[in-house]
Amino acid sequence: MKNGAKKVDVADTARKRGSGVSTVYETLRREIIELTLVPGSPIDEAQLAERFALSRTPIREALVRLAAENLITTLTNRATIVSQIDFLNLSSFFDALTLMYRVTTREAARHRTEADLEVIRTLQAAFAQYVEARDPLEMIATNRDFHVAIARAGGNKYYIDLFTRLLDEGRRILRLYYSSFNDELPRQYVTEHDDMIEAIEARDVARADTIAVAHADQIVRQIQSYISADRRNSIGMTL
Amino acid sequence: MKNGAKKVDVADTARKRGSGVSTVYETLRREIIELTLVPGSPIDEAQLAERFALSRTPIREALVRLAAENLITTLTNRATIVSQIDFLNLSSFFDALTLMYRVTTREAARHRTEADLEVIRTLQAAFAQYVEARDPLEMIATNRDFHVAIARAGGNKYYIDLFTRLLDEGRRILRLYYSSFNDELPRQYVTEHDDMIEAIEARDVARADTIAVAHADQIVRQIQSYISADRRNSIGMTL
DNA sequence: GGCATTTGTTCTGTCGACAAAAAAAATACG
DNA sequence: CGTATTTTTTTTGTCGACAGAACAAATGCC
Repeated sequence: MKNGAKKVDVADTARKRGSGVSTVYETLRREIIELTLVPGSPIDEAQLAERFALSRTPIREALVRLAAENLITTLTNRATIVSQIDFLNLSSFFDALTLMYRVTTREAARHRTEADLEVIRTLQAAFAQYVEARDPLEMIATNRDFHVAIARAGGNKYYIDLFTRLLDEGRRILRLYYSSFNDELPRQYVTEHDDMIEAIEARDVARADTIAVAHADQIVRQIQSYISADRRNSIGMTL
Repeated sequence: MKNGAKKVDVADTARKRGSGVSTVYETLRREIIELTLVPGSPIDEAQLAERFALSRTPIREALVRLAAENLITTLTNRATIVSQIDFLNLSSFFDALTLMYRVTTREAARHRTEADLEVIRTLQAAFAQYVEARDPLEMIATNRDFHVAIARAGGNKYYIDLFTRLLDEGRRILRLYYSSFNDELPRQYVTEHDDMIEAIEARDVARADTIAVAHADQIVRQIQSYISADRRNSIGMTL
């Protein structure tokens, strides 16, 4: 039993019929995004079946769903592993992320209701709080929720879907470097978020767009600086 | 046996282990997109199992995949049906489609190789041929392949993925009206495609963008005119 | 000792069967 | 006759088991 504690999640809790797959799906999804499950680590169906006190069939359905989202990779007739973070094609990721920041913020400025603003403000408050508390993990998670809420206010399901995926993929990347967060940069994010809310409230599409671009650039640059710093370290070891 | 012929697809053809789900997935996917399976029609697992000479388990996995793509809708513990075409939120669809037309054409103008151009030109030739032959079904399919090829030349997997979905959803909508195609409009598409290829070849991003916008507008307007014409008819019956 | 072949183990893909749930049909009641 | 309730049938979600594939180990050969 090398893979840590034999924790049983919701074992004897008599689950309702059909809730099994969703539970497994959501649990694994969270664990993958939060890097509890490390990229590249193998996924053992039998082990999961035991952990969730289910047969392999519902486990398998959950895995198929995760594979459709590209969170896991299944080598046919071979192992299935947690998908690697694709550092080689990061520029595609940054391009798409920036584009989605822009269009969702713009659409939100167009279509936001008072109820939307309420939700967005609440999440921004939570975000500011986690920044203040120096809790990078919760900060990253809430930042994601904040932008998803903006996308929801825009009301375009295609954007919501793609943006959610991109932000979750971003969470995986940021988790790798969460310890690197210093105190100043997150504060800047808080102010940028405030500006963003202001523009959305004022229905100022052009300004919303400008802020979104700046915000995206900021984040992209930060991730890139983390990565290059990281690379420097690993190269240093071979000398 | 009300549901037509009891056709067995690849019955006794001894399939390789693991190819079953893909076969079912791809077959159903095509049938949904080409409206062989009408939106709203129920999907019977047992019937599919018989048709593909498989057990229900692999059928089920294929259905989960289709559900992840939003091609079918599964009411838990109840029937699963072919997803309805969402006519209420068409503007979201048009927005996203237009945006993807633009960014994929732009990216293609930036990153295209000679090999990419080769593929694109071949598909455009096929498209022109089907237009000439007045074959609207093949025309719609090839038009989709043409734009996917452009997206591939751009090389951004997020755009490729979203755009492919949008184009396939568009195919479902266009199929509803394929009989309405008159002779002139498709020819215009051919010329617009030619212009698009020219801009991509010349790496002229700005021009590629302009053409993409025009092309998208053209298509959106055509679909809208089909729909409003259709609506007029149905309203007319109640008088 | 190194490499190819065979054997054994583990894990994936598929199967048939069963139980819970819902839908449909049949019955009872007003 | 129409509506409410019970019974039957159909269908879905889950299970345990088995067979084929890939991987690992062991053996044989040079």
